[in-house]
Amino acid sequence: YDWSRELATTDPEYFRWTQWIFLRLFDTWYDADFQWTDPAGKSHMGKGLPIAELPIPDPVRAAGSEAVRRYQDKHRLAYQTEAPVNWCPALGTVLANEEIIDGKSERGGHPVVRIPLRQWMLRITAYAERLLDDLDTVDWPESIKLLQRNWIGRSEGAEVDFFIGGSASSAISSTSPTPAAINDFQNWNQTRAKSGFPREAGSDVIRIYTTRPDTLFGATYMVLAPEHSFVERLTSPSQKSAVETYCRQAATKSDLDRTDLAKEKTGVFTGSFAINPVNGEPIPIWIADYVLISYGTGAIMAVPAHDLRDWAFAVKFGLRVVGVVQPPADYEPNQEEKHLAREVKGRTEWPFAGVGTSIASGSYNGLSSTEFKEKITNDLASQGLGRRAVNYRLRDWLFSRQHFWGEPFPIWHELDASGNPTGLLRTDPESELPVTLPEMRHYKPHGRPEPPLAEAPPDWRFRTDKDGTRLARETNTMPQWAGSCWYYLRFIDPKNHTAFVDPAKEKAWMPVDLYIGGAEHAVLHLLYSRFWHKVLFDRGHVSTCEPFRRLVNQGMILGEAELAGYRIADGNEAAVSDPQSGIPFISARRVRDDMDEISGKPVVAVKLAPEQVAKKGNEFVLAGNPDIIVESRAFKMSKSRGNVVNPDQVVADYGADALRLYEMFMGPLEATKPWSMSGVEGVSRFLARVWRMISDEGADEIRINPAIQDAAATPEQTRLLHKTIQAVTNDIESLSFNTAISRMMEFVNAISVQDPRPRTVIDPFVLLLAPFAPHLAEELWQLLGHAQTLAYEPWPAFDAALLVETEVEIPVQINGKVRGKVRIPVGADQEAAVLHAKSDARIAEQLTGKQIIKVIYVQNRLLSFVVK
RNA sequence: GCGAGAGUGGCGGAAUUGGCAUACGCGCCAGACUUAGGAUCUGGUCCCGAAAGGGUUGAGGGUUCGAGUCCCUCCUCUCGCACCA
Repeated sequence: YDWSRELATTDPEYFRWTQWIFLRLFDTWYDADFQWTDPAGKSHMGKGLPIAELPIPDPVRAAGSEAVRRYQDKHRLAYQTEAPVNWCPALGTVLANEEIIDGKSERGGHPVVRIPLRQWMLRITAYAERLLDDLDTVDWPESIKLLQRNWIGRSEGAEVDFFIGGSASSAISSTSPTPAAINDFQNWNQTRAKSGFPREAGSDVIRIYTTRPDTLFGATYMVLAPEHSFVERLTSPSQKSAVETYCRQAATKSDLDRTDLAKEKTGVFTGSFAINPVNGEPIPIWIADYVLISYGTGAIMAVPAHDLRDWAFAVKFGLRVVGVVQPPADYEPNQEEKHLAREVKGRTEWPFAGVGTSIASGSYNGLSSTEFKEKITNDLASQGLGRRAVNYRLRDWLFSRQHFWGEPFPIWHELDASGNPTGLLRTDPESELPVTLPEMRHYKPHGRPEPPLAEAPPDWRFRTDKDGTRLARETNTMPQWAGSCWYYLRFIDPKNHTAFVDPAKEKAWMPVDLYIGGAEHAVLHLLYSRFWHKVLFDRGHVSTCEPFRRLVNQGMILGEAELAGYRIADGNEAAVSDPQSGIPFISARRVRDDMDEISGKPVVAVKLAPEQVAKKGNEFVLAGNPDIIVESRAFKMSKSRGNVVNPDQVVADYGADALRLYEMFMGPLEATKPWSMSGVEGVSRFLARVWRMISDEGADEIRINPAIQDAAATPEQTRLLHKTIQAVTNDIESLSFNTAISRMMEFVNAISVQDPRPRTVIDPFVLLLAPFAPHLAEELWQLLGHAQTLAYEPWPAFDAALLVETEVEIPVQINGKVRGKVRIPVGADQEAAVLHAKSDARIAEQLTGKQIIKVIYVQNRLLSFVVK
């Protein structure tokens, strides 16, 4: 469903305010802790200072206004990045940035502007910590919170610098460093001890991130991601061609290939060495694509003895393994560790990734891993070699799309005299929003990497500002997330032309009390809207820190359950023919895991009729041949499977109330459930029964059933009504709509056969039905003679006093088995209950000649005898 | 591999949270009203058994007077993540 298209064509105001919010992101500085005050007056440490208040360091200020603007650009929440590679969805290929520039030819006679295809990013990582912490404050399913926590992926560890020498020429390039190199290292060490750990890693070190600083003594080599900026510098002449080949291969592999080949590690040696800061040992620097440029610093220290990936790599390339953590005495290697085991000199060795006691770690020997971590992190910090660090798996959010349908960015690129972009940006004044889409004949994706808007009419694309600067309009558009990120706010005040939402209305309605949505949005939509909401909150535009107080995931509706047998397309290899159909079926057992061929021959699913299938044990089999197992299950609705149910058709055939009621009746809200057309018929029959209960079916015109009378309700009717009100009320509260409906069915089954049917019982029932079948309920309400809509009627209340019964039937157990039931007065004590039970002939018989050892009595529930 | 959730009749599913397993609906069987029914109504429908009775919540074990529910082991399915240092 193309949400953006809908908005673009129906509500330009929505574009306007989405762009307005984008400008709030654009003007927000992200990068420093500062104190801020929430609307409630509470003070927090946080991020998100307006760009105008960004303190500019003196050297930057001295360099002039352009430098200040660049500095500000660098610290915005929304920024443009010149990604080294871009993935072009239309081409399905990876393109180097320069190719994209070249690909932008003089098409269509428009002026050629050499703007590289740059992508907009939103710095959601700046909010990682708050997005994580505030999960504790919302009432969401634990599973969704967990998904978000894993997605954000916070880990604690340390950053450590490994010395590589001050310049390319002095890089340490052998296992036994020259005296000059040793001297360099010692000087560096002393300088660091004085200067401390620098904020930015210099060119004389490789900075790594680790969660296990306690294994530093076991670091026997380092690995850089192929994209790491030091790769070229660190490559020795003899390794040059090998490294270049490897990096080119890594670059052309898509993410998918890289993870698909997960099992076998690949890599190449640079020819250079770094120095392990804790023991001064030179260790080789390798390049491997199992290290990702996007996580941490894009470089690792490898500890093969205590990291499974490093182990696999070291074993393959014959690198040194040094164990520095002693596992607990009773430790048994887990599956994966065992799987990686190898034989060394007749002994079996395996990696150990757990925590234990440190060995071979100098003065740290004997410490537990936890103590060690704490101590060495402090020690490294005091020596200026490392610092405590927190890392997130969450990455910045790629916020631009090369589609036509989407909100244009309210951004202009400044051009220099020859029409090239200077890299500086200008925003549209708020008063000139919205930036709308231009009229274009060809707006569909065209297979080239640049966005369709690159070929927009020149009057849309270009402009000369008042100060004479030539400007080119940004041609990317925003993704569909942009609108979905804040629609709940617009719903509060959809016609507002002066603000994205009226603050008073926002305060009155927010946060969203209950958000029902699919689990497929667990990490993307729900994280993105929380992020936007927090930015708006920090800027004082909304009053709550979190948008959705309570979240419930409704389950997916699958297609109608199907019975399917499988056959091999050509021939009947290993197949047993079904005597009924003559089809050479094979057992469904052999077709697991979406397998689509067996021994090179395609497998075809054959739909079966119910009478062709029989049940055998836990399995379904062919009626004609019980050896052939067939499948009985429901699948996701999909066009290709042809099992899509069109709700419009259901509404046309059974009505909107029946569709709605069936969806609520099929099962628990959160469960995945198969659709069933006969189930729709079932609830449709129920609605028809309700209609007949109240209307007079025999009459020609629609009129009230003569059984509906002003008579007084019997005590049974009253009790049933109040029990139903109670049950339905509670079930709605707990979102158990399926049981609420079954209670109403029971009510109708009982009342619809009675005559008279008192109005005092029927009226409240119609009100109970209203949320489930609003159209029918409204009709019935009118039929019952009410002039006003039922929408303003209060919800029926139940009277607890009326629910009390005088007698209750309880089961009587003897040695845990139900042997009979007795009716006793409500609230009877144990003595009375036992007396009642013993007067029951059947129970008395069971008890004769037995000795009662123990009596368990739960009031109004159960009586249980233990006898010998 | 890691993480989360779920296994109850022919099917979708109930079960006041440890107290009568299978409510309600579908399907099926029988009957009634009908020229007819894919309309409506009535009755039946977990399994074995003629009955009395016995058995049954994926499999096995445990706790308990009592387990669908709690604990342990295993099996199956669904969803999510997947070289995150």
